[in-house]
This record gives sequence, C-alpha cells and structure tokens, in this order.
Amino acid sequence: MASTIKDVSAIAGVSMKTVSRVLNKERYVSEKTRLRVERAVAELNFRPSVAARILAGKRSYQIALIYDNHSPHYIHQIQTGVWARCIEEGVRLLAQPSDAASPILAREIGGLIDQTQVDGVILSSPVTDAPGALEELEKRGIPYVRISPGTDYDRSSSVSMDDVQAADDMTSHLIALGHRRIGFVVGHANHTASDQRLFGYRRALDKAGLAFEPKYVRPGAFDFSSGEAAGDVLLDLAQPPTAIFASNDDMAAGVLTVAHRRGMSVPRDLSVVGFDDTALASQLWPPLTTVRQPTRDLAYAAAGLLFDAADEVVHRRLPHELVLRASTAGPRKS
Amino acid sequence: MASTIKDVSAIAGVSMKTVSRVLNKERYVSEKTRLRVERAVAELNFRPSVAARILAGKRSYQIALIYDNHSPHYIHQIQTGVWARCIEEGVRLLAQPSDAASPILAREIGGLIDQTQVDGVILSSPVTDAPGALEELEKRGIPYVRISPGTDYDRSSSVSMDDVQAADDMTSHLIALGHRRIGFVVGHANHTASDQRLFGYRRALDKAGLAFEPKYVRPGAFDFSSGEAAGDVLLDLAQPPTAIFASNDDMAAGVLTVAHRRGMSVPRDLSVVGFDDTALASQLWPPLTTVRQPTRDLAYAAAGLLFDAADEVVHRRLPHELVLRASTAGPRKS
DNA sequence: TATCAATATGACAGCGCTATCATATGGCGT
DNA sequence: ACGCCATATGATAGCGCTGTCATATTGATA
Repeated sequence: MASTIKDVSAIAGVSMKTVSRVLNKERYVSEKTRLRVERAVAELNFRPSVAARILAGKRSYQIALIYDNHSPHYIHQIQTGVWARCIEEGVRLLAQPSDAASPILAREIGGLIDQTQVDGVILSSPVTDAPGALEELEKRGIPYVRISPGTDYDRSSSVSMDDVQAADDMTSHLIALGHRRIGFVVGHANHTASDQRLFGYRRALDKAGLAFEPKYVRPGAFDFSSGEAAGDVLLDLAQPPTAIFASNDDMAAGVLTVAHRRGMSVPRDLSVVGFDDTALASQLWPPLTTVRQPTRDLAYAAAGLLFDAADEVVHRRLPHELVLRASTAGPRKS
Repeated sequence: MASTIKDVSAIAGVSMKTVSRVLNKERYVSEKTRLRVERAVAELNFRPSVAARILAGKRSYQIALIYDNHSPHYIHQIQTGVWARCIEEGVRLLAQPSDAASPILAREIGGLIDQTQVDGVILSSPVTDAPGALEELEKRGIPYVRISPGTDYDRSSSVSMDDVQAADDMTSHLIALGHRRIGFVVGHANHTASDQRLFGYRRALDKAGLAFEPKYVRPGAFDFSSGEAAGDVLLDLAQPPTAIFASNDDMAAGVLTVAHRRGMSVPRDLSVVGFDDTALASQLWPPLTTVRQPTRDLAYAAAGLLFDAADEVVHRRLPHELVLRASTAGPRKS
C-alpha cells in the first residue's frame, strides 16, 4: 500500500540516498534533481516512515509535551499552541499526561524517551519544577523547554509571563477602584505561579501603603470547590473584603457562586476577579474581570524555542493583559 | 544510554529471539527462561524501541485518536478515557486534532497512518461521520472504533449514548414540572447528535400531547454565543417559553447570561437546562440541570473495543443520567 | 593546463527489532 | 525401539530509512 523511498527513487531515476537528501532538505542537491524527486514524491503521495527514520537516523521528528494540570481549558490551549508550531515544522507531537508529584515520573519520562526517541520535550507547569524530570532529561541530553517554570530559572530555555506584575496590576486596579479590603485566594501549592501571584498582590498593597492582612488570604487549589470554600470563609469575616481576587478563573467562579448563594449582588456588594481568562470567565454571570494569560502563545513560543535555539538558553516573556468585565466596580458607600 | 534486546539476551544467556518472545508474550517459552529474561529486563530497565518494533513487525503498539470538537471539556474527557485504557494495554496514544469538514481530512489520515503505522484509530464525533475518513481507513484495512457516530451505524464498532432518549427524558422532566412552552436550542449542524436531541425533544412533546411549535426551536452551534443569540430571540417572543432546553451546557450558559442580563431570575422566571454535564454546568449560577453524558467512559470503552474485538462489529451503549440542579422549577403561576 | 575546493551523486552497511525457518528436546502411543 | 507431535530455542534475513565514505563533475585559481 504505502510506497517507499525505493519506489520514489525508481520513478525519479536517482539513488535512494538522493531522495533522502531531498526529503531532509540537505545541501548539495541540484535544482533539477530536486524537482524530479519532488514530482515523484507527489505522484506516489509518498510519506516517509517515521519508524525507519528514527531507526536509521539521529532525528525522530517527534517531540513530547508533558503536562499535569487539572484545568482542561489550560491544557487545551497548551496543546493547541504547541500543535500549531509542530505542524509548521512537520514534526509529530506526543501528548503525555503525567503526575508531577509521582515518584516514578522520571522513570516514565525515561521510558518515553527510550521508546519513542523524541527529539525534544516541552514541559508545562508544574512538571517544569519536578527535579527528577529535569535530571532525567539532562542525563539523556534531550533538549527541553519549559512553559512557566517556577524554579531553576536558568537551567533551561523557557517561556513565561510575569505573574508577579500581573497580580500587582490587578490588585492595583482594585485599589484604584477604591477597594481597601481585598481578599486573595491562593493557587495550588504545587504551582510556583501561586507564590508569584500572591507576591504581586502583596507588592501592590505595599506600594499603595495598605497593610497586608493575613486573614484576607486563603489557600486554594485552582479548582472550583476550593474557591467556594475560600469565599465562604472570607465573607464570614466580621469585616469582609469588598473585593476578592482569586488566583484563577475556576476559583473565582466558586467565589461568585458563594456570593450568589448569599444573595449578594456582584459587583454591587462584592467585586470578584480571576486570573487566566479562560472561556469560563466570559460565560459566567457577571462576566469576570480577569488577567488574560497568553497560554496558547506561550505554548507556540515554547515549541519555537525548541526548534530554533536548541543550544543556548533563551527566555521569552510574553505580555499579559487586564480584561475588564462586569464583575468589578467601586465598593459600596457604607 | 538505552539498552537493547542484545544486551538483555547477553545477561539472560538466551537468544535475542527468546527475549522478543517474552516481550510479546508469545507461547512456547518455559517458565524458567521467562523469569530469567524478565529479571534481565528489570535490571537494565529495558524498554524496546517502538521504532524498531514497527519496522520489523506488524504491530506498532500505537493507536491514534482523531477529534474535532470545540469543547475543551469534551476533548479532555475523551483523551483521558482513551488514555487510561491505553496505559492498561501498554499502547501509546497519538492525539490528532483535525477538521472534520476539511477536504484534505482523508489525506491527513492517510499520511498519519503511512508515517506512524498505527494499529488502530479511534474517531470521535463529528469526524465519525466524515465519509472520506472512513473510506481511507477501510482502504488501508485499519481497524477503527467510533465514539457517538451519527451515520452508517453498522459500518464499524462504536460506543454511544442514547441521545434521543436523553433529550426525551429531559423534556419529559420539564413537562412534568408543569412547563407547556419549552424552547429548544439545537446543536451544531455538523453533529448528528444535534438532530437526535431535537428528535427526542419532539418525541416527548408528542407523547405528552403538546403541539410542536417551530418558533420555539432555534439553531445553535454548541458555543456560548449561539446560546446567547438563541436565548434573546426566544425571550423576545410575545409568548416566551417558560423553560429553555439547550443542546449543550455552553449554550445553556449563554441562555443563562441573557436571562441575567434581562433581570430575570432563574429558575423563578425561567427554567434553563443543558446537556453533557461538563464542569461548566456546576460552576454556573444557578448550577445547571443537565444530562450527564458519560464521555470519559465512552472513550474508555471505545479503546477497549479496539483492543478486544478487532474483527467483529460491536456496539456498546452506555447509560445517561439526568442531573437535577437548581436551574429548574415549575413555571410561575400567571 | 594543472590543481583544488565546492558541488553533486551513489554504494553499502546497519539502526533494533521480528518473521521465518531450522533445530533440539521430551513424552506418548504402538 | 520407533515415530510423531507439542514444546522450546536459536540462526539469519530484512523491515525502510540515513550515515559514512567513495566517486564523479564542476568552476575558479595558479
């Protein structure tokens, strides 16, 4: 059924090696032969066998994307971005869910590499910060790029956004609206972004000369129900916050639900903001003011770094954006 | 770095072929040798090269999942389900986004197969109903299983839920609550499930002796904004519906937003229901009454069919479930 | 014209496995 | 004792490519 290089070389009237040269865009092929070969390839609708290429050559034309994230939206955007860049490069993508906290993560990654011989790996947060994983990749000399790493910044190329500045911007925006008691729901403890967003929140308070009140900060885990729990605690305070900043949209949705359940009107009685600008943010009522995290673009850029600058360590930082919607307003005069 | 069968055979003191036999669980290997080989494999942490296996053998230990769906939640569940089954089988999964309406879909699938030699393919709706794709797979003799196919039911094995019955159940539930004017938002025209859900709605009306009113049915596209548009039209009617059934949760979210925007209270002034029970459904306010579609289980079962019953055509139908939440109530007395 | 590097092409081995076929061993019936 | 089949193992070829090295064929330079 499927044709081989041999078939192509027969039709084009050249050696197999020359066909191989054309396929790999190597130098030293004359224009004339290249055209002949390309015509033969098109005629047979020939596709080289990835397996044979891996076995014979050094490249596999495959990269792996390793992720462990419980937000389907986030994963989807990451996949889409990396995918788009891979298509351009003619490289296949192996998507690999995993568990960043698993003790066998390194072994799994090792197995993946042994089995598939991927040319490179893209790590998305929080796998970016699993020491075992990084060691395994380095031991094998596999190039890798990290998306939003939290630790060992200079250990590999990476793409990221400025979480600290984004949280600072959002907090400053709330302060500018007149809020003085601002609640904060922290993200999952595994993710370094959680710390950074918390730090940005504190920095903004500090710049504005507002005191940091630990009671206004609640832990969360990036999921809806932890947002609900945190919202309940914050709104039960004697002096409840007039605005709540959740470290992602899912948790903000939880806060919103708690407010509705208590018969509060958002944003009249309470302003709520999120982080990420997932699809969820605009599908809630009221639509959520949030930080647009350029997830898809980060993923696209990460794949680009992997292909372009295999050797040197490069960091690319992409801009974020405040998305102002209807969930925020000034505090009620009281 | 990575070890080979040769290394294993040297340690175990047997031939390469015997090691291969153990790896492939072939017959005619004595217990004793099998243990020796397994110990050597463990010692070297040996993983056979997928590439070499593909090249030499008939199997590739890889399957592909082809999808084209704009709901990240749905994709995520499909991926997770198929993935889980693949892990059990020790098979690698290639996830392949695609465009069901693209004229080059068949060529893309052909290319994928030529390049990667996948052992089988899982098609998720609506790629399930792309004639070119099915022909390509059959031409190449690649086994495939479809998830929720809409056409050519007996053409391949498949897993599905009963969309007609589910929509009937939900509509009957609304009627039982006392609703007589029930709006319906149809799904994307590409998906056969859209027709089936509409038919279930009509069948329930019919059984209850209620007339089918075309003006209460609006087209949609499975996304939030088409839900908003449909909701606006329905609520602008002189005799607006007292309940709206959207063919998926995203569109129900759109209807909910329109209702909020008009200052209506859900479910007091309007009941709203969705379909799928994605995470979104429980994160909205009020939480959405919906049909739980067992997406993850469908995907898991689909992979199972691919591995188990490669030859015969088997259909597996999984049960759905009405999830009653706070977005429904009886109509207001008027 | 001779010389050399840059360009262009091909012959052939071998990547790490599995398929095929050959061979060896043991137990059972006659 | 002999054949015969089920069981158990190995030797060898080759899957479809690419790497290496050898071999033209140019054009520029001395």
